[in-house]
Amino acid sequence: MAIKDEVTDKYSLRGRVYNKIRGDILEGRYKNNDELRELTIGEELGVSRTPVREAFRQLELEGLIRIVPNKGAYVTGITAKDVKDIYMIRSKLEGLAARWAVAHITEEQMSEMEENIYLTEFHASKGHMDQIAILDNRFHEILYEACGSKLLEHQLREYHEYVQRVRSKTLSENKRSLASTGEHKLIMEAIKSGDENQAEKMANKHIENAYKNIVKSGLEESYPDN
Amino acid sequence: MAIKDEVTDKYSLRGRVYNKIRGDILEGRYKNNDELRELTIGEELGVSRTPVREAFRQLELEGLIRIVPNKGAYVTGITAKDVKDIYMIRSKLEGLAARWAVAHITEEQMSEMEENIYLTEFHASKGHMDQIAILDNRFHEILYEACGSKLLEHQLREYHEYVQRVRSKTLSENKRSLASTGEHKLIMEAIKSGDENQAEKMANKHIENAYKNIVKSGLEESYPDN
DNA sequence: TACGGTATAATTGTATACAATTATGGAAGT
DNA sequence: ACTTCCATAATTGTATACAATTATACCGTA
Repeated sequence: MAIKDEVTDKYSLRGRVYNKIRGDILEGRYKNNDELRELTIGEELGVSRTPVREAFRQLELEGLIRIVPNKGAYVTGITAKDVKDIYMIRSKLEGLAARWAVAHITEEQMSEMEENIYLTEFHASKGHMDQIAILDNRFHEILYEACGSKLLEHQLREYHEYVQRVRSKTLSENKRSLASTGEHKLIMEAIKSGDENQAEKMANKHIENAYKNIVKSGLEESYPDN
Repeated sequence: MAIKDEVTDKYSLRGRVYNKIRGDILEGRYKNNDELRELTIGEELGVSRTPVREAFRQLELEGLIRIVPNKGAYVTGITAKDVKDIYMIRSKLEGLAARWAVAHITEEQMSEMEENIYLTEFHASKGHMDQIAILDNRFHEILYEACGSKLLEHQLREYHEYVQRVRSKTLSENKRSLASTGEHKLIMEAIKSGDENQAEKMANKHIENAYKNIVKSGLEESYPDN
């Protein structure tokens, strides 16, 4: 099973509604327990209730909203506790991905991973923080693609998206971004040298460190809700 | 975020459609790439296309079907490779759950876990295989509930359901069910004694062993597809 | 026969209509 | 003022209608 490869066709009305609301929730533009009315959302986006309802059902399954039968849809959002849990889970799963990548990574993926790190070091020396953020995301994407499991790939991508907001904030701090690149390099080298145990361990630590840094720089600020 | 606590209200038409199709896929009553037509499914269940479409969208997000825009919905199902990936992932995540349970398990949950094991041993001595299967499922449920993370709880439950079909088959073999109960006991004792590292390790091993047993008893038979 | 093309049918995508449920507000009674 | 009740409005649940896209089948032509 794949667990949605490409979530949703972006060009259908439902796809647009889904992506819009999802983005609004993940970026924190809704508050927790905000009520979403089908007609209101539909009018805002210029569509009828039908595609809105379908988008709601998907968001419900994903856990981003809660639908109470015959009453309404309420934003669930992501709490500080959720972020913590996600990082702990990601630590384990990115470890698995790194381990599996040793056997499954292609030459092109390996090359892109190396290139990614050299490019990051270059932009770091120039202080291009926005480029660094893009490359950091891409590093993890490559790892997910290289692990050889559509299932794990999807799961990691989903978690990665869920904590995007807090990541983009802390990555913009120069100190952490340097350390992060160094950790990426260790993961890359372990994969390249074929050391599965080392690859897994380095990936575990990388995510743990990322979370420690988030806590240090004030998680509650980004996720003030319960 | 919770990622759907109770998936779907069972009493709405959409909920019934969703559960029906999901069950049919997980139990293997559809073949891979079977096409699902909205009108046909609707007629079979006596409902219109609307609730069927909403159910389809959820199943798509879950990855159990694939929707090609303007063409149709096709069953994705679960392959032998998926089962393998799920078990490796579950090994890590049940480990986390066991670790977290040490700090979060309530007295009632701890009691039920102990009782679960004694009951299982009793039924094992009597050869009540169906009771053992129920208790085995329940043991994992208790663990998920005790871990203190709705997010992890949901994720593990989902994976658990996805491999239900192959589990129910191998658990009915007396040999494995005995070993399985022994492993449950080790997990329970580690949690009770407050040893997080041991709890995690025993849970890791338990799932790994379960998978080894599945392979031994012929996984391909249950999942003959690609 | 084999190949295109076009009309027709079948299917999905979206909007609207109607039904059922829940929320709201105001009048009557205390 | 406070509560209870009921009528009305608002909202969700489902069915149907219409639009757009895709599949099918039949025909003519080489």
